[in-house]
Amino acid sequence: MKDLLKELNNEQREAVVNFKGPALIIAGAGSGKTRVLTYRIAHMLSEGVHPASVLALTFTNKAAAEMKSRIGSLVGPEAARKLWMGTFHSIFARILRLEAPALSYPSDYTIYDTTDSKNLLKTIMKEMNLDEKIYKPSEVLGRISSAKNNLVTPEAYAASTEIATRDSNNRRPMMAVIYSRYASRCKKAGAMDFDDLLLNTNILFRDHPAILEKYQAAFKYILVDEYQDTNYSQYLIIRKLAQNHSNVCVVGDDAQSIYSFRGARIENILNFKRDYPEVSLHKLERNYRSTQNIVNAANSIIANNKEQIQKKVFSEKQEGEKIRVIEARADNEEGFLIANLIKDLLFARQYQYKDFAILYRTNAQSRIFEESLRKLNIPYKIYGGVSFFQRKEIKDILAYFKLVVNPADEEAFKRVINYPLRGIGKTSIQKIEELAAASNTTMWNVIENPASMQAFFNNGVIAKTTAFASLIKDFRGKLEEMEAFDLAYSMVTSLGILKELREDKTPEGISRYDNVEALLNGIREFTETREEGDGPGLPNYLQTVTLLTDADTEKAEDHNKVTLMTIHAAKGLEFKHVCIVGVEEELFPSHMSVTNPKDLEEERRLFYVALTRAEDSISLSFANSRYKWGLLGNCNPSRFISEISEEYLEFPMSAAPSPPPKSTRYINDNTKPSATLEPKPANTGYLRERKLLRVNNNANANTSPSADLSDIHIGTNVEHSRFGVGEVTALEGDKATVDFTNHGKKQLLLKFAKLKIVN
DNA sequence: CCAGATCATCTTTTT
DNA sequence: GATGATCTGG
Repeated sequence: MKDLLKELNNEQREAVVNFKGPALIIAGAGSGKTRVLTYRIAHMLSEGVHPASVLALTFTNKAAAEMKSRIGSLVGPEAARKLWMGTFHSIFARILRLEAPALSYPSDYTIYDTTDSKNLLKTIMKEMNLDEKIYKPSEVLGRISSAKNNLVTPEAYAASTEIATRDSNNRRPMMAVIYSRYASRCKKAGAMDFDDLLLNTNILFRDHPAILEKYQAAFKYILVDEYQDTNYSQYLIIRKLAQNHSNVCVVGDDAQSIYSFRGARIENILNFKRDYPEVSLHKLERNYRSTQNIVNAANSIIANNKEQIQKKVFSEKQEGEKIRVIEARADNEEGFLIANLIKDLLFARQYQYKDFAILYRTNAQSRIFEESLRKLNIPYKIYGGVSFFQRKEIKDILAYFKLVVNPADEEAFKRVINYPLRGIGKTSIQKIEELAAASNTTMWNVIENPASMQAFFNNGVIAKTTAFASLIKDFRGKLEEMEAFDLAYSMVTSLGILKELREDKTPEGISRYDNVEALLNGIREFTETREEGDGPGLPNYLQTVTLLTDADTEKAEDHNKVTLMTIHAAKGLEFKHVCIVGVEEELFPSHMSVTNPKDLEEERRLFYVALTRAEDSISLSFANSRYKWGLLGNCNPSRFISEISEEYLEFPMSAAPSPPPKSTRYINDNTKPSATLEPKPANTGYLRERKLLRVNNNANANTSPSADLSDIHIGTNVEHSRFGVGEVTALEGDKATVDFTNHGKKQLLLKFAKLKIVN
C-alpha cells in the first residue's frame, strides 16, 4: 500500500489517507478521480476496514465494475467482491428486495422500465377518458418522476394547492389523480419504476427506524461518485445512512453537473459543507488528461457561469495545439469534413480508431456521421440507438421471465398473454382488464380463478386462459430449483418461441433468432459468473438487466472503433481527439435552454464536459444549414465558440466564423444552399420507386432520382427512411436483405423501399 | 387478423 | 426524417 501512495500527488494522497469523517473531494476534469476513489477504498481495506461495511455508489454500472476490478487488483478479488458497490438504483433495488415485506411489496417485485411506465399511463388515461394530446405520456411521466425525485408522494401531490394551480394552468388538472392511480397500479402489480427504487428506499428508512439503523450500522463508510448529479431523493438516502458516523466521502465537480433535467441538484455539492460542518475539503486541480491549451480553453468558457466552487484547474502537459473550428456549408458537408479529418489524423499521428470520439448534443445528429464514416470505411460504434433490450423479441421474452417471477406484473402480462398467438384477442384481454379493475385485483388473479370468469366469457376463452395460467404456474414452480439459464432455455423451447423463430427464414426472423440466442448466451454467462447464495437466479438476472444501460453492454469486437455518442453519455470517458459537432445556436445550446439562465449555465457545463474529454486535440464544427424535422433551415455558430478566448482557437477551414445573414429562414425549399463535397456525387440519389415518383409528378421535377436498381449490389451501403443506415448482405430478384446498424437485418422489396445509396 | 399505408406529432439530454 | 397510432384492403 505504501507504494501505491507514492503514485499520488500531495492532494490526492491527502484525500486517500484521511478516510474518517466527512470529506468533499472536488475533482476537476481529468484529475485522477477514479484513481483517488479506488486507492482510498483499497487503503481503507488495508487499514482493517471490512469490505462489506463499505458502500460505494457510482453513476453507471460500468464505472462500478471498473472500480471493482481495479480495487480487486490492488487488494485481491475476494475482498473487492464483498464491497457494496454499484449504482444507486442497483444497490437500493437489492436492499428493497430484502426489505420488501416492510413496504408490503413482494420480494420478487419487478421493475418497470420507461416503456412499461408509459404504457401503464396510457392505459390509465384511456380509462379516465383523457386526451393523450394534452396529457402526453412522456410529459406526465416526467411530472411524476420529478415529484418522486423530490419525495412528493401522491397524497402530498394532491394536497398541494401550489402544484394544483400549476397543473391546471398547464391544462392538466387531473395530474394528481393520474399520479395516484399510477402509483396504486404499480403497487398492485408488485412493480416499481426507476424512481420508486429511490423513493421507496426513503419511505423504508422513514417509516422503519429499525431497518434504517441496521443499514446505518452496516455501512460504516460511504462513498459517492459524481455527487453533483445526485437528486434530492438520493441526497436524503445518503444523509440518513451517514447521520451517525458521518463517514461519508463525496466526489464531484460542480462544473460537470449536467443532469438537472433528471432532478439532479447542484446545490447538493455546493451545500455539502453546511450539512457536514467538520468536512475536510480536498481539491484536485491538476488535470492529467488534457493539454494546457484544452484546459485553458475549458476554463475560459466555464468562467462565464456564476455559481461555482472556486478552483483553478491546470495542466502541466505540453501546450498542445489549438482547437480547430470548422465551418461547413451544410450538415452533410460537416459529416464529410469530420470523417476526412479523422482519416487524416489517423495517418498523420498514427492514432487508432478508438482514439476518436464524435460528440453531439442530440441523438438525432448521429445519422449523418454514420453515413460519412461509412463512405470512408471508418469503423464506428454508436451509443444510444435502439438498445438490445428494447427490441421486441427480447422484451417479449423478458416479459415472460417477469411474469413468471411476478405474475401480478400487468405490463408483462399484457405483452405475452397472446404471444405466441394462442387466440386470446384484444377484446378478451380488455374484458379481463376491466374485470380485474372492477374487483380490484390483477389480471393474473382473474385468469387464475376460472370460476370468476364464467359469467363474462365463453368456455373457449376460459380454456385458453386457464391453459396459459397453468403454463406460467409450471415455470413458477421451477423458479427455486432451476438456474436462470436452464429455466430461461426451457421456457423459450417449451413455449415454442425458439421453434417459431427458427422456422422464420426471412432475414428479420433470422436476426430475431440471433438476438434471442445472444440473450440466452448472456443469461448463461450471468448464471456462471454470479455469486453464491444469491437465491434463485432469474429474478436476479432480471433486476440486473433492467438496470443496464447502453454503455454497459459493449461488445469486444467494438473495441477499436470511432465512438459516436451524446455528450451526456461521454461523461467520465476520454479520447485523444474529440470532435464536438453541431456547435450551433438552437442546437447547442439547445433551443429549450436559451430562455432560462439556469438552463443555459447547464448547457455551458455540458460544453465544458465535452471539451475536457479530449487528451490531445479538439475540433469544433458547425454547419450553416441543416435538416431539422425533415426541413432545411439556416443555422448560426454557437455562442459557446465565441466564449472561448480566441487565443486557444484556430480557423483552418475559413476565416473567423462570421454569422451568416439571418434574413430568410426558408423551409421546404428544394434548392440546396451550397454544393456538397461528396466524393462520388453521381452515385447518390433516391431509388426509383412509387412514392417518390408521385411526389415528382406533383411539383418539383428537379429532384428526379439518379440512382437505379442496378446500383444495388451486395456490400452497397444504403439509408432507409425508417431503419437508418445499413449494408446490403443478400440480393434475390427484387428483394434485398439489408443489415441495419440499429435494427438488425431486414428484407426489403426494392421497388417499394425508399432507399438512398450511401457509397 | 395482419401488413402496409397514411396521418399527426415531434427532439434535448437518461438511471 | 422518425415514430407511433390508426386505417384499410386482402
